[in-house]
Amino acid sequence: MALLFRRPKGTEDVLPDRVGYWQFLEGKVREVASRFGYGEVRTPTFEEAELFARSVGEDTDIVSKEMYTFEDRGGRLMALKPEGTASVLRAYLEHGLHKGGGLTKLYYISPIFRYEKPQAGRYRQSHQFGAEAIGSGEPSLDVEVIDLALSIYRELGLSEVSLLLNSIGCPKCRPSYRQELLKFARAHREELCGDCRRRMETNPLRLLDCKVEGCGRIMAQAPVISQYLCDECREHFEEVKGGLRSLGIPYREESKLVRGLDYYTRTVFEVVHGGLGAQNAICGGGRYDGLVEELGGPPTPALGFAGGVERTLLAMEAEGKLPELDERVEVFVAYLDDPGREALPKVLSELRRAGLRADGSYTGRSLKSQLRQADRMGARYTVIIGGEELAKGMAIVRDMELSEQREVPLDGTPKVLREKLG
RNA sequence: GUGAGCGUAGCUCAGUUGGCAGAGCAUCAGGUUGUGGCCCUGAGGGUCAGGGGUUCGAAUCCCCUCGCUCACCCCA
Repeated sequence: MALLFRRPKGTEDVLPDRVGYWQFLEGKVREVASRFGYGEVRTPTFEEAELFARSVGEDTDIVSKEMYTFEDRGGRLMALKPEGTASVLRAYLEHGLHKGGGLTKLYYISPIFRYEKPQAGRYRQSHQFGAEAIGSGEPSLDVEVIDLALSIYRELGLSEVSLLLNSIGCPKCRPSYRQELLKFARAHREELCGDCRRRMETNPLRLLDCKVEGCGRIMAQAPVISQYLCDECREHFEEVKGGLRSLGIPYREESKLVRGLDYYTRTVFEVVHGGLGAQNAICGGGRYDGLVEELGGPPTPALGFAGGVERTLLAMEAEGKLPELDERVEVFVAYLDDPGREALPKVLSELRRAGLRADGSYTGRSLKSQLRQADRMGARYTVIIGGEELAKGMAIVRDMELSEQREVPLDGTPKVLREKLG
Protein backbone atom coordinates (compact mmCIF):
# COMPACT_ATOMS: atom_id res chain seq x y z
CA MET A 1 0.00 0.00 0.00
CA ALA A 2 2.83 2.34 0.73
CA LEU A 3 3.91 2.20 -2.89
CA LEU A 4 7.13 3.80 -3.95
CA PHE A 5 5.61 4.86 -7.27
CA ARG A 6 2.12 5.23 -8.62
CA ARG A 7 0.88 6.14 -12.06
CA PRO A 8 0.63 9.86 -12.81
CA LYS A 9 -2.71 11.38 -11.97
CA GLY A 10 -5.20 11.06 -14.78
CA THR A 11 -3.42 8.17 -16.52
CA GLU A 12 -4.44 4.56 -16.77
CA ASP A 13 -2.73 1.19 -16.95
CA VAL A 14 -4.52 -1.10 -19.34
CA LEU A 15 -3.85 -4.62 -18.10
CA PRO A 16 -4.13 -7.82 -20.15
CA ASP A 17 -7.64 -8.53 -18.89
CA ARG A 18 -8.91 -5.38 -20.62
CA VAL A 19 -6.47 -4.73 -23.40
CA GLY A 20 -8.55 -6.91 -25.71
CA TYR A 21 -11.29 -4.30 -25.60
CA TRP A 22 -8.84 -1.67 -26.85
CA GLN A 23 -7.62 -3.97 -29.60
CA PHE A 24 -11.19 -4.68 -30.64
CA LEU A 25 -12.01 -0.98 -30.84
CA GLU A 26 -8.80 -0.14 -32.69
CA GLY A 27 -9.47 -2.95 -35.13
CA LYS A 28 -12.95 -1.62 -35.90
CA VAL A 29 -11.63 1.89 -36.41
CA ARG A 30 -9.02 0.63 -38.88
CA GLU A 31 -11.47 -1.61 -40.68
CA VAL A 32 -14.17 1.01 -41.15
CA ALA A 33 -11.79 3.88 -41.95
CA SER A 34 -10.06 1.83 -44.57
CA ARG A 35 -13.43 0.84 -46.05
CA PHE A 36 -14.14 4.57 -46.43
CA GLY A 37 -10.83 5.11 -48.19
CA TYR A 38 -8.88 6.72 -45.36
CA GLY A 39 -5.21 5.90 -44.82
CA GLU A 40 -3.59 5.74 -41.41
CA VAL A 41 -1.07 8.36 -40.30
CA ARG A 42 1.10 8.19 -37.22
CA THR A 43 2.48 11.51 -36.08
CA PRO A 44 4.85 12.31 -33.22
CA THR A 45 3.65 12.39 -29.63
CA PHE A 46 5.11 15.88 -29.27
CA GLU A 47 5.33 18.84 -31.59
CA GLU A 48 6.42 22.45 -31.43
CA ALA A 49 4.06 24.13 -28.98
CA GLU A 50 3.49 26.92 -31.46
CA LEU A 51 1.74 24.52 -33.83
CA PHE A 52 -1.11 24.10 -31.36
CA ALA A 53 -1.24 27.76 -30.42
CA ARG A 54 -1.69 28.56 -34.09
CA SER A 55 -4.28 25.91 -34.84
CA VAL A 56 -6.30 25.28 -31.71
CA GLY A 57 -6.16 28.90 -30.65
CA GLU A 58 -4.05 30.89 -28.22
CA ASP A 59 -7.00 31.77 -26.00
CA THR A 60 -8.63 28.38 -25.76
CA ASP A 61 -8.45 26.50 -22.46
CA ILE A 62 -6.62 23.70 -24.21
CA VAL A 63 -3.71 25.91 -25.16
CA SER A 64 -3.75 28.51 -22.42
CA LYS A 65 -3.90 26.20 -19.43
CA GLU A 66 -4.02 22.52 -20.37
CA MET A 67 -0.96 21.88 -22.52
CA TYR A 68 1.98 19.84 -21.34
CA THR A 69 4.76 22.05 -22.58
CA PHE A 70 8.47 21.65 -22.02
CA GLU A 71 11.67 23.07 -23.27
CA ASP A 72 13.94 20.53 -24.90
CA ARG A 73 17.71 20.58 -24.48
CA GLY A 74 18.05 22.76 -27.52
CA GLY A 75 15.84 25.40 -25.97
CA ARG A 76 12.82 24.73 -28.23
CA LEU A 77 9.38 24.95 -26.69
CA MET A 78 7.62 21.65 -27.31
CA ALA A 79 4.25 20.25 -26.27
CA LEU A 80 2.69 16.82 -25.91
CA LYS A 81 -0.10 16.93 -28.43
CA PRO A 82 -3.42 17.99 -26.93
CA GLU A 83 -5.42 16.95 -30.01
CA GLY A 84 -4.82 15.23 -33.30
CA THR A 85 -5.80 17.52 -36.16
CA ALA A 86 -2.90 19.98 -35.97
CA SER A 87 -0.29 17.24 -36.24
CA VAL A 88 -2.04 15.60 -39.16
CA LEU A 89 -2.22 18.88 -41.07
CA ARG A 90 1.39 19.64 -40.28
CA ALA A 91 2.39 16.26 -41.69
CA TYR A 92 0.11 16.82 -44.68
CA LEU A 93 1.93 20.04 -45.51
CA GLU A 94 5.41 18.84 -44.57
CA HIS A 95 5.19 15.91 -47.00
CA GLY A 96 3.60 17.90 -49.77
CA LEU A 97 0.45 15.81 -49.86
CA HIS A 98 -1.43 18.91 -50.99
CA LYS A 99 0.66 19.09 -54.14
CA GLY A 100 -0.88 15.96 -55.57
CA GLY A 101 -4.10 17.90 -55.88
CA GLY A 102 -7.47 16.56 -54.97
CA LEU A 103 -8.63 15.09 -51.74
CA THR A 104 -6.48 13.58 -49.00
CA LYS A 105 -8.19 11.30 -46.50
CA LEU A 106 -6.35 10.32 -43.35
CA TYR A 107 -7.16 8.69 -40.03
CA TYR A 108 -5.26 8.16 -36.81
CA ILE A 109 -5.36 6.58 -33.38
CA SER A 110 -3.24 8.48 -30.93
CA PRO A 111 -2.71 9.39 -27.30
CA ILE A 112 -3.44 13.00 -26.41
CA PHE A 113 -2.49 14.97 -23.32
CA ARG A 114 -4.30 17.69 -21.44
CA TYR A 115 -3.54 18.91 -17.94
CA GLU A 116 -7.04 18.55 -16.51
CA LYS A 117 -8.52 17.52 -13.23
CA PRO A 118 -9.63 13.94 -13.82
CA GLN A 119 -13.22 12.82 -13.48
CA ALA A 120 -15.46 10.20 -15.07
CA GLY A 121 -14.48 9.99 -18.73
CA ARG A 122 -11.75 12.60 -18.43
CA TYR A 123 -8.05 11.96 -18.18
CA ARG A 124 -4.70 13.67 -18.55
CA GLN A 125 -3.56 11.12 -21.06
CA SER A 126 -6.42 9.90 -23.18
CA HIS A 127 -6.67 8.41 -26.61
CA GLN A 128 -8.49 9.55 -29.69
CA PHE A 129 -9.27 8.05 -33.03
CA GLY A 130 -10.05 10.54 -35.71
CA ALA A 131 -10.21 11.25 -39.40
CA GLU A 132 -9.46 14.26 -41.58
CA ALA A 133 -10.65 14.83 -45.13
CA ILE A 134 -8.56 17.59 -46.65
CA GLY A 135 -9.11 19.36 -49.93
CA SER A 136 -12.79 19.76 -50.58
CA GLY A 137 -15.52 22.09 -49.42
CA GLU A 138 -18.30 19.93 -50.77
CA PRO A 139 -21.15 19.34 -48.33
CA SER A 140 -21.15 15.70 -49.39
CA LEU A 141 -17.74 15.38 -47.75
CA ASP A 142 -19.22 16.61 -44.47
CA VAL A 143 -21.78 13.88 -44.82
CA GLU A 144 -19.14 11.25 -45.51
CA VAL A 145 -17.09 12.20 -42.46
CA ILE A 146 -20.15 12.10 -40.21
CA ASP A 147 -21.16 8.79 -41.74
CA LEU A 148 -17.69 7.43 -41.03
CA ALA A 149 -17.84 8.44 -37.37
CA LEU A 150 -21.30 6.96 -36.90
CA SER A 151 -20.38 3.81 -38.81
CA ILE A 152 -17.59 3.15 -36.35
CA TYR A 153 -20.00 3.42 -33.44
CA ARG A 154 -22.52 1.23 -35.21
CA GLU A 155 -19.89 -1.44 -35.89
CA LEU A 156 -18.94 -1.35 -32.24
CA GLY A 157 -22.53 -2.22 -31.40
CA LEU A 158 -23.52 1.13 -29.90
CA SER A 159 -27.09 2.22 -30.33
CA GLU A 160 -27.67 4.91 -27.72
CA VAL A 161 -25.85 7.58 -29.69
CA SER A 162 -27.22 10.89 -30.93
CA LEU A 163 -25.78 13.19 -33.54
CA LEU A 164 -25.92 16.89 -32.69
CA LEU A 165 -25.42 19.23 -35.60
CA ASN A 166 -24.97 22.94 -36.12
CA SER A 167 -23.36 25.47 -38.40
CA ILE A 168 -21.31 28.24 -36.87
CA GLY A 169 -20.85 30.16 -40.11
CA CYS A 170 -17.70 31.50 -41.65
CA PRO A 171 -15.44 34.55 -41.14
CA LYS A 172 -17.84 36.46 -43.33
CA CYS A 173 -21.06 35.91 -41.37
CA ARG A 174 -20.03 34.88 -37.89
CA PRO A 175 -18.86 38.34 -36.73
CA SER A 176 -22.28 39.85 -37.28
CA TYR A 177 -23.90 37.08 -35.28
CA ARG A 178 -21.32 37.56 -32.58
CA GLN A 179 -22.23 41.21 -32.39
CA GLU A 180 -25.93 40.44 -32.03
CA LEU A 181 -25.25 37.82 -29.40
CA LEU A 182 -23.08 40.19 -27.41
CA LYS A 183 -25.68 42.89 -27.67
CA PHE A 184 -28.25 40.48 -26.26
CA ALA A 185 -25.93 39.34 -23.47
CA ARG A 186 -25.06 42.88 -22.44
CA ALA A 187 -28.73 43.65 -22.13
CA HIS A 188 -29.09 40.72 -19.70
CA ARG A 189 -25.71 41.07 -18.05
CA GLU A 190 -27.07 41.33 -14.52
CA GLU A 191 -28.98 38.05 -14.82
CA LEU A 192 -26.03 35.99 -16.07
CA CYS A 193 -23.64 33.97 -13.92
CA GLY A 194 -20.06 35.04 -13.32
CA ASP A 195 -18.67 32.52 -15.78
CA CYS A 196 -20.93 33.88 -18.48
CA ARG A 197 -19.87 37.45 -17.83
CA ARG A 198 -16.32 36.27 -18.29
CA ARG A 199 -17.29 34.45 -21.48
CA MET A 200 -18.62 37.70 -22.89
CA GLU A 201 -15.01 38.79 -23.04
CA THR A 202 -13.29 35.54 -23.93
CA ASN A 203 -15.61 33.53 -26.16
CA PRO A 204 -19.14 34.84 -26.57
CA LEU A 205 -20.31 31.77 -28.47
CA ARG A 206 -19.80 29.74 -25.34
CA LEU A 207 -22.53 31.74 -23.65
CA LEU A 208 -24.91 29.49 -25.51
CA ASP A 209 -24.10 26.27 -23.75
CA CYS A 210 -23.82 27.42 -20.14
CA LYS A 211 -25.37 24.79 -17.89
CA VAL A 212 -26.45 27.18 -15.16
CA GLU A 213 -30.24 27.06 -15.16
CA GLY A 214 -30.83 30.78 -15.13
CA CYS A 215 -28.42 31.38 -17.99
CA GLY A 216 -30.02 28.62 -20.00
CA ARG A 217 -33.41 30.26 -19.59
CA ILE A 218 -32.12 33.61 -20.73
CA MET A 219 -30.04 32.31 -23.58
CA ALA A 220 -33.02 30.37 -24.89
CA GLN A 221 -34.28 33.79 -25.98
CA ALA A 222 -30.94 34.73 -27.54
CA PRO A 223 -30.49 35.23 -31.27
CA VAL A 224 -29.96 31.97 -33.12
CA ILE A 225 -27.00 31.64 -35.46
CA SER A 226 -28.97 30.02 -38.25
CA GLN A 227 -30.75 33.34 -38.72
CA TYR A 228 -27.44 35.06 -39.40
CA LEU A 229 -25.67 32.67 -41.76
CA CYS A 230 -24.63 34.09 -45.09
CA ASP A 231 -26.22 32.59 -48.18
CA GLU A 232 -23.26 30.32 -48.89
CA CYS A 233 -23.13 28.97 -45.35
CA ARG A 234 -26.87 28.51 -45.21
CA GLU A 235 -26.86 26.60 -48.48
CA HIS A 236 -23.94 24.46 -47.34
CA PHE A 237 -25.72 23.61 -44.11
CA GLU A 238 -28.92 22.72 -45.94
CA GLU A 239 -27.04 20.41 -48.28
CA VAL A 240 -25.32 18.68 -45.38
CA LYS A 241 -28.66 18.11 -43.69
CA GLY A 242 -30.18 16.90 -46.93
CA GLY A 243 -27.30 14.49 -47.44
CA LEU A 244 -27.70 13.08 -43.96
CA ARG A 245 -31.41 12.61 -44.49
CA SER A 246 -30.83 10.79 -47.74
CA LEU A 247 -28.53 8.37 -45.91
CA GLY A 248 -31.15 7.87 -43.24
CA ILE A 249 -28.90 9.38 -40.57
CA PRO A 250 -30.97 11.04 -37.85
CA TYR A 251 -29.59 14.24 -36.35
CA ARG A 252 -30.67 16.88 -33.92
CA GLU A 253 -30.06 20.45 -34.96
CA GLU A 254 -28.58 22.07 -31.91
CA SER A 255 -28.35 25.82 -32.37
CA LYS A 256 -26.46 26.09 -29.08
CA LEU A 257 -23.73 23.68 -30.15
CA VAL A 258 -20.40 25.50 -30.46
CA ARG A 259 -17.01 23.95 -30.09
CA GLY A 260 -14.02 24.75 -27.95
CA LEU A 261 -11.46 24.94 -30.69
CA ASP A 262 -11.07 28.15 -32.64
CA TYR A 263 -10.52 26.63 -36.04
CA TYR A 264 -14.02 25.44 -36.83
CA THR A 265 -16.12 26.95 -39.61
CA ARG A 266 -19.57 26.04 -40.87
CA THR A 267 -20.46 22.48 -39.92
CA VAL A 268 -19.83 21.40 -36.35
CA PHE A 269 -21.11 18.20 -34.80
CA GLU A 270 -20.94 16.10 -31.72
CA VAL A 271 -21.92 12.54 -30.96
CA VAL A 272 -23.23 12.09 -27.44
CA HIS A 273 -24.06 8.95 -25.53
CA GLY A 274 -26.77 8.46 -22.94
CA GLY A 275 -24.93 6.23 -20.49
CA LEU A 276 -21.97 8.34 -19.51
CA GLY A 277 -22.53 10.95 -16.82
CA ALA A 278 -21.30 14.49 -17.14
CA GLN A 279 -18.79 13.92 -19.95
CA ASN A 280 -21.23 12.56 -22.51
CA ALA A 281 -19.57 13.53 -25.79
CA ILE A 282 -17.86 10.54 -27.37
CA CYS A 283 -17.01 12.37 -30.56
CA GLY A 284 -16.60 15.92 -31.77
CA GLY A 285 -15.76 17.37 -35.11
CA GLY A 286 -16.43 19.87 -37.81
CA ARG A 287 -15.23 21.75 -40.82
CA TYR A 288 -12.11 23.93 -40.65
CA ASP A 289 -11.82 25.67 -43.98
CA GLY A 290 -9.24 28.23 -42.86
CA LEU A 291 -6.86 26.05 -40.91
CA VAL A 292 -4.58 24.68 -43.61
CA GLU A 293 -3.87 28.23 -44.74
CA GLU A 294 -3.36 29.33 -41.15
CA LEU A 295 -0.64 26.68 -40.89
CA GLY A 296 1.16 28.02 -43.94
CA GLY A 297 -0.45 25.98 -46.70
CA PRO A 298 -2.59 27.05 -49.62
CA PRO A 299 -6.25 27.86 -48.96
CA THR A 300 -7.71 24.37 -48.52
CA PRO A 301 -11.15 23.47 -47.22
CA ALA A 302 -11.21 20.43 -44.93
CA LEU A 303 -12.99 18.78 -42.05
CA GLY A 304 -12.56 16.02 -39.53
CA PHE A 305 -13.59 14.52 -36.23
CA ALA A 306 -12.06 12.97 -33.14
CA GLY A 307 -13.59 10.30 -30.95
CA GLY A 308 -12.52 9.43 -27.43
CA VAL A 309 -11.33 5.85 -27.00
CA GLU A 310 -11.90 5.74 -23.24
CA ARG A 311 -15.34 7.30 -23.48
CA THR A 312 -16.30 4.98 -26.28
CA LEU A 313 -15.26 2.01 -24.18
CA LEU A 314 -17.30 3.39 -21.28
CA ALA A 315 -20.27 3.69 -23.61
CA MET A 316 -19.80 0.12 -24.79
CA GLU A 317 -19.64 -1.02 -21.21
CA ALA A 318 -22.81 0.92 -20.38
CA GLU A 319 -24.61 -0.81 -23.23
CA GLY A 320 -23.12 -4.20 -22.42
CA LYS A 321 -21.37 -4.29 -25.78
CA LEU A 322 -17.83 -5.08 -24.73
CA PRO A 323 -16.75 -8.19 -26.65
CA GLU A 324 -16.20 -11.53 -24.96
CA LEU A 325 -12.48 -12.05 -24.67
CA ASP A 326 -11.04 -15.52 -24.98
CA GLU A 327 -7.67 -15.67 -23.31
CA ARG A 328 -7.75 -19.38 -22.61
CA VAL A 329 -4.73 -21.45 -23.52
CA GLU A 330 -5.41 -24.41 -25.74
CA VAL A 331 -2.86 -26.76 -24.29
CA PHE A 332 -1.14 -26.88 -20.93
CA VAL A 333 1.97 -28.98 -20.34
CA ALA A 334 2.49 -30.54 -16.91
CA TYR A 335 5.23 -32.83 -15.68
CA LEU A 336 5.33 -35.73 -13.26
CA ASP A 337 8.98 -35.96 -12.29
CA ASP A 338 12.48 -34.71 -13.08
CA PRO A 339 12.77 -36.31 -16.53
CA GLY A 340 9.42 -34.75 -17.36
CA ARG A 341 10.49 -31.36 -16.06
CA GLU A 342 13.61 -31.48 -18.23
CA ALA A 343 11.62 -32.41 -21.33
CA LEU A 344 9.01 -29.70 -20.81
CA PRO A 345 10.62 -26.77 -22.67
CA LYS A 346 11.03 -28.82 -25.83
CA VAL A 347 7.51 -30.25 -25.73
CA LEU A 348 6.07 -26.79 -25.15
CA SER A 349 8.13 -25.25 -27.92
CA GLU A 350 6.99 -27.85 -30.44
CA LEU A 351 3.35 -27.27 -29.59
CA ARG A 352 3.84 -23.55 -30.11
CA ARG A 353 5.68 -24.06 -33.38
CA ALA A 354 2.69 -26.09 -34.52
CA GLY A 355 0.60 -22.96 -33.97
CA LEU A 356 -1.08 -23.92 -30.72
CA ARG A 357 -1.61 -21.52 -27.85
CA ALA A 358 0.31 -23.43 -25.23
CA ASP A 359 1.67 -22.79 -21.78
CA GLY A 360 3.37 -24.91 -19.18
CA SER A 361 4.27 -25.24 -15.56
CA TYR A 362 7.36 -23.48 -14.34
CA THR A 363 6.55 -23.44 -10.67
CA GLY A 364 8.03 -26.73 -9.51
CA ARG A 365 4.85 -27.79 -7.78
CA SER A 366 2.85 -30.96 -7.46
CA LEU A 367 0.95 -32.42 -10.41
CA LYS A 368 -2.24 -31.59 -8.57
CA SER A 369 -1.39 -27.91 -8.43
CA GLN A 370 -0.24 -27.98 -12.06
CA LEU A 371 -3.61 -29.34 -13.13
CA ARG A 372 -5.31 -26.70 -11.02
CA GLN A 373 -3.31 -24.12 -12.92
CA ALA A 374 -4.26 -25.72 -16.24
CA ASP A 375 -7.89 -25.60 -15.22
CA ARG A 376 -7.65 -21.98 -14.20
CA MET A 377 -6.08 -21.07 -17.51
CA GLY A 378 -8.98 -22.70 -19.27
CA ALA A 379 -6.84 -25.29 -21.06
CA ARG A 380 -8.88 -27.67 -23.17
CA TYR A 381 -6.08 -30.25 -23.13
CA THR A 382 -3.18 -30.99 -20.83
CA VAL A 383 -0.12 -32.87 -21.97
CA ILE A 384 1.41 -34.72 -19.02
CA ILE A 385 4.98 -35.98 -19.35
CA GLY A 386 6.93 -38.27 -17.04
CA GLY A 387 10.05 -40.47 -17.17
CA GLU A 388 8.14 -43.72 -17.55
CA GLU A 389 6.21 -42.53 -20.61
CA LEU A 390 9.15 -40.67 -22.12
CA ALA A 391 11.14 -43.92 -22.05
CA LYS A 392 8.46 -45.36 -24.35
CA GLY A 393 8.36 -42.21 -26.46
CA MET A 394 4.86 -41.49 -25.19
CA ALA A 395 3.01 -38.65 -23.47
CA ILE A 396 -0.36 -38.49 -21.73
CA VAL A 397 -2.93 -36.29 -23.40
CA ARG A 398 -5.75 -35.35 -21.06
CA ASP A 399 -9.04 -33.88 -22.21
CA MET A 400 -9.87 -31.46 -19.42
CA GLU A 401 -13.51 -31.18 -20.34
CA LEU A 402 -14.26 -34.90 -20.52
CA SER A 403 -11.74 -35.90 -17.84
CA GLU A 404 -10.43 -38.57 -20.17
CA GLN A 405 -6.84 -39.28 -21.06
CA ARG A 406 -4.74 -41.62 -23.14
CA GLU A 407 -1.15 -42.14 -24.17
CA VAL A 408 -0.07 -40.68 -27.49
CA PRO A 409 3.34 -40.88 -29.21
CA LEU A 410 5.21 -37.82 -27.98
CA ASP A 411 6.30 -36.54 -31.37
CA GLY A 412 2.77 -36.88 -32.66
CA THR A 413 1.10 -34.77 -29.95
CA PRO A 414 1.20 -31.42 -31.78
CA LYS A 415 -0.53 -32.97 -34.78
CA VAL A 416 -3.09 -34.86 -32.69
CA LEU A 417 -3.94 -31.77 -30.67
CA ARG A 418 -4.20 -29.58 -33.74
CA GLU A 419 -6.73 -31.98 -35.14
CA LYS A 420 -8.70 -32.18 -31.90
CA LEU A 421 -8.81 -28.42 -31.62
CA GLY A 422 -9.78 -28.19 -35.27
C1' G B 1 -8.17 26.29 -10.55
C1' U B 2 -13.12 25.58 -7.25
C1' G B 3 -16.39 22.24 -4.43
C1' A B 4 -18.10 17.57 -2.27
C1' G B 5 -17.46 12.38 -0.88
C1' C B 6 -14.10 8.46 0.23
C1' G B 7 -8.97 5.91 1.76
C1' U B 8 -8.95 -1.13 6.51
C1' A B 9 -5.53 -7.88 3.16
C1' G B 10 -4.38 -8.80 -4.11
C1' C B 11 -10.18 -7.66 -4.86
C1' U B 12 -15.18 -6.40 -2.54
C1' C B 13 -16.14 -4.70 2.12
C1' A B 14 -17.50 -5.32 7.92
C1' G B 15 -15.33 -3.23 12.36
C1' U B 16 -20.49 -1.35 18.22
C1' U B 17 -20.17 4.14 23.32
C1' G B 18 -12.35 4.68 21.81
C1' G B 19 -10.49 -1.56 24.49
C1' C B 20 -6.21 -7.86 21.12
C1' A B 21 -7.24 -6.29 13.10
C1' G B 22 -12.01 -9.29 10.72
C1' A B 23 -15.20 -11.82 6.70
C1' G B 24 -16.12 -13.38 1.64
C1' C B 25 -13.54 -14.04 -2.84
C1' A B 26 -8.56 -14.83 -4.63
C1' U B 27 -3.62 -17.22 -3.54
C1' C B 28 -0.78 -21.47 -1.40
C1' A B 29 -0.71 -26.37 0.98
C1' G B 30 -3.12 -30.81 2.60
C1' G B 31 -7.63 -34.39 2.42
C1' U B 32 -2.34 -41.74 1.49
C1' U B 33 1.41 -43.97 -4.58
C1' G B 34 1.05 -39.93 -10.67
C1' U B 35 -4.51 -36.19 -11.88
C1' G B 36 -8.13 -30.14 -12.21
C1' G B 37 -13.27 -28.26 -11.19
C1' C B 38 -17.44 -29.26 -6.24
C1' C B 39 -16.63 -30.03 -1.00
C1' C B 40 -13.68 -30.14 3.75
C1' U B 41 -9.24 -28.61 6.72
C1' G B 42 -5.28 -25.43 7.34
C1' A B 43 -1.69 -21.49 6.04
C1' G B 44 0.39 -17.00 4.24
C1' G B 45 -0.99 -12.01 3.47
C1' G B 46 -2.04 -5.41 7.14
C1' U B 47 2.76 0.94 8.68
C1' C B 48 -5.93 0.45 9.16
C1' A B 49 -2.98 6.14 3.01
C1' G B 50 1.12 9.18 5.65
C1' G B 51 2.37 12.59 9.65
C1' G B 52 1.05 15.11 14.08
C1' G B 53 -2.42 15.84 18.33
C1' U B 54 -6.09 14.28 22.41
C1' U B 55 -6.20 9.82 25.65
C1' C B 56 -4.10 4.90 30.34
C1' G B 57 -5.42 3.18 25.39
C1' A B 58 -6.98 5.53 18.49
C1' A B 59 -8.79 1.96 12.40
C1' U B 60 -12.46 4.79 15.46
C1' C B 61 -12.07 11.72 17.94
C1' C B 62 -9.24 16.49 16.11
C1' C B 63 -5.58 18.93 12.64
C1' C B 64 -2.30 18.78 8.33
C1' U B 65 -0.48 16.32 3.93
C1' C B 66 -1.04 12.84 0.01
C1' G B 67 -4.10 9.77 -3.00
C1' C B 68 -8.75 8.19 -5.24
C1' U B 69 -13.78 9.32 -6.89
C1' C B 70 -17.58 12.57 -8.56
C1' A B 71 -19.15 17.44 -10.01
C1' C B 72 -18.03 22.64 -11.77
C1' C B 73 -14.91 24.84 -15.57
C1' C B 74 -13.71 22.76 -20.24
C1' C B 75 -13.72 18.89 -23.48
C1' A B 76 -12.82 13.22 -26.40
